[in-house]
Amino acid sequence: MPTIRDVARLAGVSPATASLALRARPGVRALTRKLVEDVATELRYVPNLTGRRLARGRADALGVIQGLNMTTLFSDAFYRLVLSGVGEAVHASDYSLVIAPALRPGVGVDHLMRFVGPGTVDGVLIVGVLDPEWVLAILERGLTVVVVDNHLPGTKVPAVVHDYRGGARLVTEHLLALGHRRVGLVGADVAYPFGWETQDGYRDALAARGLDCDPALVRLTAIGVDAAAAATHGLLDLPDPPTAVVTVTDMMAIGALRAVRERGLRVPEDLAVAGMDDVEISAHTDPPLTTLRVPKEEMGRLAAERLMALSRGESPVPRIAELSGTLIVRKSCGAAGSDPAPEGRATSLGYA
Amino acid sequence: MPTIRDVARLAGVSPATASLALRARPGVRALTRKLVEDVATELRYVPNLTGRRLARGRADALGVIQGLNMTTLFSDAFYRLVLSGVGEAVHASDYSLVIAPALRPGVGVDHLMRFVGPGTVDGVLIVGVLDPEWVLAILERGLTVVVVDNHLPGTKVPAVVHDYRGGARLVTEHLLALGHRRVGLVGADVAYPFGWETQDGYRDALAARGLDCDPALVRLTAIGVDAAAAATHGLLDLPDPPTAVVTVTDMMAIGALRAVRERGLRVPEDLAVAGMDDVEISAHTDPPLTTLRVPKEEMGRLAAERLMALSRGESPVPRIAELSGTLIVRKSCGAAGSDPAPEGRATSLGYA
DNA sequence: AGCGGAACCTAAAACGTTTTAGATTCGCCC
DNA sequence: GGGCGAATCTAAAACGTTTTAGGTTCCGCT
Repeated sequence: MPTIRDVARLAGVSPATASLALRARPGVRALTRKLVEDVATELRYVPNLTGRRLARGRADALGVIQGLNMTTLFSDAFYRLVLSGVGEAVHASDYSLVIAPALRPGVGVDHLMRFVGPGTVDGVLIVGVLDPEWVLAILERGLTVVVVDNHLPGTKVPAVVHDYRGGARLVTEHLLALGHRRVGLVGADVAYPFGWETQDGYRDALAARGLDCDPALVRLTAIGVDAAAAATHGLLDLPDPPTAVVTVTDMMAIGALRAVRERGLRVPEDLAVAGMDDVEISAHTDPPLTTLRVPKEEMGRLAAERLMALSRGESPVPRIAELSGTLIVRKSCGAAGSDPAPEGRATSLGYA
Repeated sequence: MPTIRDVARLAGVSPATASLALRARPGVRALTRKLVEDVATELRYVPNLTGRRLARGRADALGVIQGLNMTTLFSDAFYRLVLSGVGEAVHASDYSLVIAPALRPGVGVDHLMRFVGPGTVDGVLIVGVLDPEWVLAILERGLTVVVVDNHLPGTKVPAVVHDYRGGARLVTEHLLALGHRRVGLVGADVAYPFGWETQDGYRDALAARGLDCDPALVRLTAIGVDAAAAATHGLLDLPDPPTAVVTVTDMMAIGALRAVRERGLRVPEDLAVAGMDDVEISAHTDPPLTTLRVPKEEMGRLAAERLMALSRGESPVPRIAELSGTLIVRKSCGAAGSDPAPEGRATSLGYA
């Protein structure tokens, strides 16, 4: 591999000049720069990022650590869209993106640091839920941290979160506005903010209408298709079953859809189903899901931008950025619902 | 940040010894090693990967370049599972994983090299379809390359591919074995191997039964839910419509499902639908999809392992590794079909 | 006591870049 | 032609690590 010294030698200048020239920095004559550039392309010179990082004392790279509340960052329908936003923002700023290993029993913070330690990376994005102790340990290793889709109350760790409470309220209100009076909740039985915020939002909506919350109508369950299907069956087994159900995840809504189907009932006639997230498949279920569109890519983008700013010494305010979702009305609740535009722009490119 | 010199100084040894000790290399007394280790943990020393990379002349890192036949690596239902396998293999070998920017009009090979150039990365994995010229240009920059889910005929570029021809044949044969005689194909209208291999497999199956291939029954279309739905409608509009259809992607099968629904018909009674890929959602459609399980994670894993081997100077044979999928029988073709085990192992971890 | 060799340790160079401080050249004006 | 300042260039140090070649210490043996 040619180095900058090779380029410099062939161009008849010093490495310092070559460096300046190739980065179009002032202080080098246009003629010289052209010369250096020509030699560089001739040699197919590619600057060695590692050398540059060492010299500059910064990596211009961000690490991503995946939380515990997902199977794998790549296989999670929700988080991969967050990651997509991260990638966009990171690359737009000419930063690199490095992915830390998936968390598993046996990997500790020090193991993580072998991949995304200081020097390798200017900071890390923690996507989803991570044990607060771990986050502290990461901070202690001298890394800048931003957390996405979770936050650590009582700490100063910057975060980008979604307003799940307001979102759940919005969805529930939609159902109430449609005339439903017995609305069930298939919630998440997890010990982090998402779990209780969605419940609170659901209750907020009921309270705003002066309705009591029937405890029999709220089922907390594991996040997953099967668990949600079971919970929905439970709801439908009730002597006085709900006419609508809010599910805190679209994959869980798919479970609810299945449960209704298994009983030979119909959505939305017999049970209206609303989800949250708006993942790709949500537009293609039968019937298409009415749901809350959580700005997943936007969250990732914002988090990455904040982390990069932080690593440059700026301090974005507020410390916690909260985004809100929008209601997407499709068919699963019976409301009219024109077909909403799909999320994001498709980047379709031809081949050859 | 403490450096190895700090550790060495406090431990009263030279940096060289500290380096040896921390990596548990021979030539240092157990007592000394313990001492150095203690100082290191005391100082929360984390070795600087950048320094190490420069010194060793290798990055112990792999880059991933995403092909043109996907919106974004992260948002593609199929490829993100490939990526998952890549991550697993890479991290199991203590390599780092860096993701190159998504391809868009305007980014060239040189732009890519700013993120995954030689020195930053020991090699790159090209996931999916990339213009052969680009691959050549990457090779010219001195990078080791392995291609996954595509291959470059006429070149020496190592690849890991799936036997789409055999897979399509398997699926079609399943339908034929079920007694269907008019089987349609909703194929991919793309100019890379996947497109024609699936068609060939479909024809192979027909030919093996001595059946003619009715050209009216094969529809080549864009890869996507809507296009597939339209193609299915086209098939059903035929005076002599098929009783079964093979769709070369599960997302396309979902489009077919929708088309059938839109006509008030039923799957599988009025039209049997079979897909290919087996992505997460395929088990949760109505009815659940009979499909070909392409070993996506395995492909990623294998490709990563080959790339790492290559970067260490080994040359795995054969140059092109071909994996085969397995038929997953669910309900969408009417066959009995016990519920097959889900793919992969769930890595469920508690919180705090 | 002297020798040989193993075991342990270290100095210094090397990796490829950027940056800093200083040197040289050039053009211009008096 | 001399002097000045700006423009252009360069030498050398620095970043944090590993490796190589060599140095020292220590032990056991004769």
